[in-house]
Amino acid sequence: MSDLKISEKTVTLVDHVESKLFKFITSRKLRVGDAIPNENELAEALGVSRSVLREALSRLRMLGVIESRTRRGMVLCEPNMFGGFQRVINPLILGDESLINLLGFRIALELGICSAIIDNITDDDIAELDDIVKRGPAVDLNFYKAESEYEFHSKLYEVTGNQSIIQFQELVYPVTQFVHNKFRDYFEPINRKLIRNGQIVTHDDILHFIKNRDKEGLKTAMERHFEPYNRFLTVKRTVTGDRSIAVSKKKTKTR
Amino acid sequence: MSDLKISEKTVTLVDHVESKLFKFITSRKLRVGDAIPNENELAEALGVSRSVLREALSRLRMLGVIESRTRRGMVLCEPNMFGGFQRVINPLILGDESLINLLGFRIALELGICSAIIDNITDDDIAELDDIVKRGPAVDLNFYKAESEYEFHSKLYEVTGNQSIIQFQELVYPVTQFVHNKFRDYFEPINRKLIRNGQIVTHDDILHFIKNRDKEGLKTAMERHFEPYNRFLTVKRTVTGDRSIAVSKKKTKTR
DNA sequence: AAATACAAATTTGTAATACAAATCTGATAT
DNA sequence: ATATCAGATTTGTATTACAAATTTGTATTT
Repeated sequence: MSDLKISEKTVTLVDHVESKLFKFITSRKLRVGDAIPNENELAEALGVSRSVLREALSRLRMLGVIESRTRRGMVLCEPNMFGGFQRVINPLILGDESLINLLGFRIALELGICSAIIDNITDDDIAELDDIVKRGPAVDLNFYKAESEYEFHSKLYEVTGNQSIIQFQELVYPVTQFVHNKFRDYFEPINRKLIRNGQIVTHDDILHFIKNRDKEGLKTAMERHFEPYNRFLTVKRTVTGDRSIAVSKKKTKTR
Repeated sequence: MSDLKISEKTVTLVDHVESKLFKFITSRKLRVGDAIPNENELAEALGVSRSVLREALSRLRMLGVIESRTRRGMVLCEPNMFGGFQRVINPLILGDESLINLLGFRIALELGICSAIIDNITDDDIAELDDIVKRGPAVDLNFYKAESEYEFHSKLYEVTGNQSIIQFQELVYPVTQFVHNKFRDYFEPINRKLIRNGQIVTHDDILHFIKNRDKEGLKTAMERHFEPYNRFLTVKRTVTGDRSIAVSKKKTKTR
């Protein structure tokens, strides 16, 4: 026998039942609104007690896959795809590494919507952005007032018209603020340096390119706007020597 | 009284307890590995039966927020942020609108990592990409063999070194394939037209820009590579007239 | 015959009890 | 001091019971 006994993750009956319920739903091609057999039937069919079945059902209910009303029984629903995500995106639950990855995720996503922004934006949208920029000028070192910062970026996401992107941004945005505050000491010198060199790109600059419908300009401006974060991410990687990065860095980076 | 009685979503005790458990964890600033009071204590403290408590705990267990081993009790864990997401990202569970939004999400993300790819890519990575491209040439109409297609894009994500991005891609990728198959009738004419006009951008083209470390070139190439999908997304929006889009289109789009 | 009122049955939500399995603790014996 | 064994603790599972809500069916009345 092995002498290591790490993380004896016992797979419980509830885990199995949960999985079987998902299979039940998908294999029968049930559609939203379809009824699901009542608890006693299900428990009997799966050969488990009602307690175990209900623990599994409770999970599906949390995800929004099913809903139940007394007497009417249970029905299949279309879940919000970020329902579970929402519950764990919390700096007090996630570790620093995950949070930093999320920050990188958000930045990539925001760079990626630049093109769609130019394609979709209306004059009304631009007027709104103008308003937001005027109401919340840069306070210090590329740090905007929190509300203005949020409004500006949120508005950009809104312009894509993609509900999944919008919702994701809403959930992840607070993480940006958290990382910013927690690692303030990293950001400040980076920002000072960028300011000295006149390399800071403000919301005003970004808006300028949007007004001109200048796709390439917007992409570049956005990338520069996130420069402090990117530098931070690079610093963090080399400093903490985190494993996931180390793996991909193992390979020779020449040239 | 109102005559509509839509979706009388009853908030159950389990819902409350779930929420209280999250609050318990965050308010006490518990860290990964910290013990959690045993079930009887918790049930008593929250004033509910052990059954209700366990239904709530079952949800946290599913998300990976807690783990429990017999006798040792329960401990706090760092959840995989996409644990819940993973369970519902399934074309048989999600509706078409959500799937199409997800496709748009993935494309935006992939456009957004272009810059990071050039910054991080090593010669070894390029050799691997070269291999993938050689092994799986375009079969027909910009449709690669499924495995090659997956390998190529996966490799690009891998280069970012961002675990959250990598995992997200792995979960969402199948959706691309699904949408592609389901709406094949939309894609084919679009592809034919692009091919006629010589506007198709292949993996080979993309790799070319990567080899030259040409950031701007890569971005443009990638955008063109996704052109069929973008046209599809535009068509879908105007055809289905989906509400979420309609809202953002309500505003006058002049110029 | 129709409409109203009332009773019964069904289904989920909650509680309580019981016991098995696993494993940590401590005591006892050598 | 070490080894062994019994007991206690904690989660996993099953069972029973009942409350609440709502649909369905029945009966009564006009």
